[in-house]
Amino acid sequence: MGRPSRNDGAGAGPDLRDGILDHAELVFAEAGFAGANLREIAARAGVNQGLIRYYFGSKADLFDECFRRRGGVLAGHRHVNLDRLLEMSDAPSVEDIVYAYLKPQWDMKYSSPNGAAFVAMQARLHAEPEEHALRLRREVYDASVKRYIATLALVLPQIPKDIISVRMAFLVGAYLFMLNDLGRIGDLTEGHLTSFGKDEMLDQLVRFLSAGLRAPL
Amino acid sequence: MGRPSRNDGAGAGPDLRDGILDHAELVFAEAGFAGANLREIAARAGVNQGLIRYYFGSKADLFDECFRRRGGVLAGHRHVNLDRLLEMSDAPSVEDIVYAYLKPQWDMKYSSPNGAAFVAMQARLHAEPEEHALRLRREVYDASVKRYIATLALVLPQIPKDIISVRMAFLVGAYLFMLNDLGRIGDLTEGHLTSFGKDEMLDQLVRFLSAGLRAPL
DNA sequence: CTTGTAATTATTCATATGAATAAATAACCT
DNA sequence: AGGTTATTTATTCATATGAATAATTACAAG
Repeated sequence: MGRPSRNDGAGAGPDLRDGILDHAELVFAEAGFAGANLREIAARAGVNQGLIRYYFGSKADLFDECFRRRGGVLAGHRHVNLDRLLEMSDAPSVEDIVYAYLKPQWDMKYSSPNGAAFVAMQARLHAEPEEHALRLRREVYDASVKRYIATLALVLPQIPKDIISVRMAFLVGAYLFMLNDLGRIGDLTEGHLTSFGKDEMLDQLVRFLSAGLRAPL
Repeated sequence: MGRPSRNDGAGAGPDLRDGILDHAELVFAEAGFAGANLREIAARAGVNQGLIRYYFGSKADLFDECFRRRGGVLAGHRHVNLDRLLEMSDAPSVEDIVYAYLKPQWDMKYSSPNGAAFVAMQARLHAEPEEHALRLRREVYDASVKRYIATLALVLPQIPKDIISVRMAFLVGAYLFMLNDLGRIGDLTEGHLTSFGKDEMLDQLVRFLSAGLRAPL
């Protein structure tokens, strides 16, 4: 039915399809959906522009696939982390839960330029008001976010679930922004940022958000 | 030198220049910089496309002016609020400071469709990695943010200024996201959002962020 | 009123861009 | 080998778009 299937065999083969996704990820991150153009993606990936259409159809479809690919992995990691946490204890600390949620994307960002690009893509997607962007976000993330909300509600029985949901949204905003914006944070600290290691930054975020989640009514 | 000056007289006059800015604001909010197009802005504003060029030069210049217009007002309100707070007491509460920072934009959002559009524009701008976007943000907001950081440092002497700066960045992320994303928050609460009034939402945010700012090391 | 300048519109230009089509090449099966 | 399907490229299409230029109108001063 017209889908390539080179991967199941032995030989390497460049697998141009994945190459397209990789480069699309970079371009979308730099320019956003509207600002990206297929010719550049094709050129950077070293393929003909028509190939993008062959594999993905439209520009929008390419974007979606791009987003789903890593987004799915991310959501998966979050699920696994939460599973692990709940295995070890019935009532993990708020810090542990927040950390379990944040760490996968943190790692992704620093694992490769493409991981960082995905963070940027995601931050941009979250600023887009179009229905389509919303749908995509829901599709990829809603399930795992809701599970985290439920778990937080469990360990914070004094806080109504409504409020935990809202606070979870604050959390997402803070962490996406931070992850995508470390350069700007450097501005605000007037250069003192160097004293911060990357991991310490994540710890800071976890501490901040956990305190917020716990805040009494 | 080629700048119109209709305002100093008495007569009303539609002042097309401002109309362009108003409609540009809406279009930029919906589509982002790259996705916006001048023909649509001109059409919505009911003017010829050439007039945009006449008044603003390039699309980028139009965007900048659009952003500076309201951004300047916003930064001004924040300064005034902080002045007032410091007049009333040497050591205002963290909540008061956070509220003073957030309230102007909150009000702007609900004052008019254009106010809401500006929030969206701003959220998008904060997700753009281009140097130009960064410059604009710095130009419009840095001074007031730094003042708030200094004040927070004053009332939170137990927290090093570096850390306050970083937490302030978390704050900005959370509030921009929330303000631009109330619809999505509705998703997460599974419809229970109706029980929340708008003002209560702002209170929730203030409480969350204040707790985060205060979090012990 | 007429002349100079500011404001506004109509039109054109050049190019970028997503999509489409057709042709060519490679892989696979029998 | 021969035929069929999958992959890849070259080329074309249609249109969107920012910018530029020229033409027109409004308006103020003398």
